[in-house]
Amino acid sequence: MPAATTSSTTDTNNVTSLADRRLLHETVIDRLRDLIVQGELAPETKLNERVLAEKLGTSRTPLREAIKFLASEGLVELLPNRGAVVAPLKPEKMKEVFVVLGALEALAGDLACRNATEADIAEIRALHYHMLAHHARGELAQYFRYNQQIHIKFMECAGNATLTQVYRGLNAHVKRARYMANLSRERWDKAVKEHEDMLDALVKRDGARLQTLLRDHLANKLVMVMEALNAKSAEAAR
Amino acid sequence: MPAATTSSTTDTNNVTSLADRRLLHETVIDRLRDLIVQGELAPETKLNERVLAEKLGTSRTPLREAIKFLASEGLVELLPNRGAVVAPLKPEKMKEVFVVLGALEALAGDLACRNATEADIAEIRALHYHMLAHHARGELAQYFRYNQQIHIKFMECAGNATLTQVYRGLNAHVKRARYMANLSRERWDKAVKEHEDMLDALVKRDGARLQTLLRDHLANKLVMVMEALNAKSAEAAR
DNA sequence: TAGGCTCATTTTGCATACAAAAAAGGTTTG
DNA sequence: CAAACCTTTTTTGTATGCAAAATGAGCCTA
Repeated sequence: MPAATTSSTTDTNNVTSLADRRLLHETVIDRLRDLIVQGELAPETKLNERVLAEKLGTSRTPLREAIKFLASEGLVELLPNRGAVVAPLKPEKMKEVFVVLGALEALAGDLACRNATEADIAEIRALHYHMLAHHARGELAQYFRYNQQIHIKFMECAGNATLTQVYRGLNAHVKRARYMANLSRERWDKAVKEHEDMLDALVKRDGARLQTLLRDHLANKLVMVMEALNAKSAEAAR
Repeated sequence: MPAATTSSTTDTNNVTSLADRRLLHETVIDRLRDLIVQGELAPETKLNERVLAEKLGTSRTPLREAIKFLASEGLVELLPNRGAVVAPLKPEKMKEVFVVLGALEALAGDLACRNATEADIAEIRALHYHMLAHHARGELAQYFRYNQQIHIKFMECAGNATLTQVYRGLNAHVKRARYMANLSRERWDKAVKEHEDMLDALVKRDGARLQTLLRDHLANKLVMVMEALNAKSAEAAR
């Protein structure tokens, strides 16, 4: 029996293909979020509905729904009668986000030390070694990927889905900045060392120490991000 | 010159009137959120687009955009090809939210002790006395109103707009539950006493004590909400 | 009578149409 | 030459149209 593909236009950029049960506007949300987080749509870029809809292979209706969704996440800003722009990436905002993330990660670390199963810890350890491997090879993008996964896994170990959701939302803002970061080898090594310590604290179920480590780790990350932002704005001023 | 009202249908429930520069879908977002938070649209109610659009005096398009926005806030859930429902109000979810709120309020309390101006504190004191007045008269709704304002003001004193925004989002969930609460006089008196202590700690800029007080206050609030939820589910099971 | 089938109705999801607002461009005037 | 005005074009905001999916009502069958 041949695969009965749902009838659909065969546009170049069409998103739907093979038995795709997802809804178009949900796909658009994810694609648009990626475009923003990965910096393909730079901060303060105006979102032209006609152009974007075409680019994403849909009509304006699902696109507008996606824009509203992302506006609630704070990744885009709505300008009445003037559409929407990619949310600006201001140093001030970034500081705010890091303060909140600090509280959330500290909470997660504490909960994770109590709730993580041995299997959870084994999984984090595995991710950790993947990360080390990519660090050793100097593969920044891959490194970030596993780094992210470790932080998310920490969150999940806390066993609080609401916490994870809020974390993800705020973290999207940070990720945007990170894509510009030019991590120095020195900072990078330090970050890896911090991860070693964090894993150790989790293994020993030392919630208090883990909280401290997470706060320091975040503080260092903030410095990194601020440097990247400053470099970027200096570049823009040239 | 007579007020040149923008031409518009004169439906019964029409939202726009006199020089209203707000956009329809933004109005719809706020109205729909109120309906959900105040329980007029009960948890797990199916959102029929045609009916709701009519009720709000608009077409389905802005309504759908509003639904997507509120979905991101977590107040409604999207069911692919089956529309949307008001998010269920599960005790488990409520516990999660309170844990996160605890971390956020503690953070805010700490920051507020450092950053609040004397004018801020005066304003909180004023709100506090309003609250006391309504407590004395047994006016629950009004009491809640000022209670809310005090908590929001605390947040604002922390001087972190991102923190305030996240707080508001999570707090919306709690508010939903609170509208069912049947506060006993005993608990109510206790809550007021806690507020007295919180104000005192803020005046003395005792961040550590304020954090503890806020955590306890929230813990008590959680008990209240859980009782309300249990009472409601017991009622539903009858 | 319970279970399942078919067909009609409703509802959702997406595309398009249209009106109002904003932006762009050109012309005039100081 | 710049600023103010008017016109044209573009873009947004909302309503409506239409197809596909889901729902529900009969009807049949075991």
